[in-house]
Amino acid sequence: MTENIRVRFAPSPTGYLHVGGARTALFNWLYCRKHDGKFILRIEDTDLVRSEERMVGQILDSMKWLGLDWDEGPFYQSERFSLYDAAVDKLLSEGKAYHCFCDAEKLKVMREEARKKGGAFRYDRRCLHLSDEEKQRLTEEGVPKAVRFLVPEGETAVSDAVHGDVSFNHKEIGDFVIKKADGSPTYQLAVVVDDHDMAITHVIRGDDHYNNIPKQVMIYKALGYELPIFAHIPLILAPDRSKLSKRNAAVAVSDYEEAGFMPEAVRNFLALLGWSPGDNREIMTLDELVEAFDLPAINKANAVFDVKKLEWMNNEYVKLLPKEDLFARVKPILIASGLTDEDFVANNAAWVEKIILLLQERVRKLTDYPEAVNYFFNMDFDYDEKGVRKQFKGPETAHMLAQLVARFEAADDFSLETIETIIRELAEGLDVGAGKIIHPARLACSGLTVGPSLFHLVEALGKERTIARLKRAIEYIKAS
RNA sequence: GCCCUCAUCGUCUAGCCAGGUCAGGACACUGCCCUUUCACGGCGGCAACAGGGGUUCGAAUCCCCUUGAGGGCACCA
Repeated sequence: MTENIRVRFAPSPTGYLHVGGARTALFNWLYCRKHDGKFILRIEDTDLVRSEERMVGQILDSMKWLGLDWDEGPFYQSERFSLYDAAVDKLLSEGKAYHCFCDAEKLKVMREEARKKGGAFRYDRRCLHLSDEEKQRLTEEGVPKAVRFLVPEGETAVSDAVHGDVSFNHKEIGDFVIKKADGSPTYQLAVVVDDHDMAITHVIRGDDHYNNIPKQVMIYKALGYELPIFAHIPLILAPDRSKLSKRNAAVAVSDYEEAGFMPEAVRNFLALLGWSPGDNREIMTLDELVEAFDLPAINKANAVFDVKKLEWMNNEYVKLLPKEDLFARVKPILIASGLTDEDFVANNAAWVEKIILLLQERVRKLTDYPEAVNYFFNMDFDYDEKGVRKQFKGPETAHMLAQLVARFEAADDFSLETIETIIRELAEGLDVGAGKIIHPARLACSGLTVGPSLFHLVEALGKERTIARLKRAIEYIKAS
């Protein structure tokens, strides 16, 4: 029943892919996949000055990281100028657009005056009324000329998939530039020409484009194009409800990648920003997201980006990760941190994996690993200060740890069961709770007061290392 | 300044379109339980319909105003 749905994501290569753009891309992608449509990627680089080629690669990498694949493109607007020129010429010849010789300086003055009078700037059409001789003269003098769209009277009314019926009075809109004096098209023109040329059926984009609806619809109509369905999605805000910017948060998708978040989690989190499946589901697979996604269900209000919730969600995904997957993702992180190296990991895979598994439930992000497992690889760690005060009290602790060392040394094997038995028996012999031994021992073995079960920790550490650490702690206590 | 949009717990949201439920869930915070600690998990708690007018037997839901927040007003996209 669905016609051929075609959507597009059209980033401008003036920066990294930020979370807002990523969410727009995600919504487009979800809608497209749900309806078996095509997802087109278009690079809007008509601004020759601000666009940077290297940003394209960055944006594409972030999209791939999030698993947002596209069916066509990337197309570059900078390579399609002839198309825009043709459209502009058509509008010009039909009297729907006109040349404007006003320079930036003159326009700036006009804008300031409009502001002072307390209104919005609207071009006064002085160039529309230029006589033919005047135009001839200016052109011969080589005065640069832009092309403005002649905004007709009336109003533009369309139905937005998330906002419902919306209308705009043309009185508020001044004749806007569609072709700059340097010959490049403006966004307003290029976006319409391309969306039509690429047969885009649904334009899903941020609310910051809401006020562009009338301008673009006017161009669609002037060019005789069929209108797409518009869907303007709410913006993502910083915790203080201001615009999300580098100043108040990490905004680039790559920031989150570097911070150790999993793409599945970021994607799931982003999907729930401004949209909800309607039931109480939160952790959803890609297939479930595609299945449940729908344009009318999109919320109209802006959403605040809450990193805390992202972290929780990331932990949910870490816990869901199959062992092999977890190992494959964490090993490179451990190596990159300098804790260990490739050879060691290759030669001691089972041990490294055991340690990774020990911490799986406890890390929020995969990059929390190096710090969380540091003591397995290094012995020269410092002891947690609070822990020292609480657990390393006096010679009796040293004595107790010494007894533990003796029992460990005498142990025939170092299995989980043996370790637990030894510790519990020692506690019984000393007539104290097991905790009295466990806590100082944990601090001695890891330097920390938190972590996995001590029995598991000791088992993973092995006899040698455990005893060396206990002895180190005994010396430390005696010296203090 | 002018125009537009939006408005449910601190945050993300369900409920709104087709008025009638103790306004539901999640994060965060927090109490208890589990446990050698932390985390995980389980069971609880705190916490919202921005304010004011209407319409109606009845309003979070419909209408208006105010307030607040966001967006736009470029030869940026």
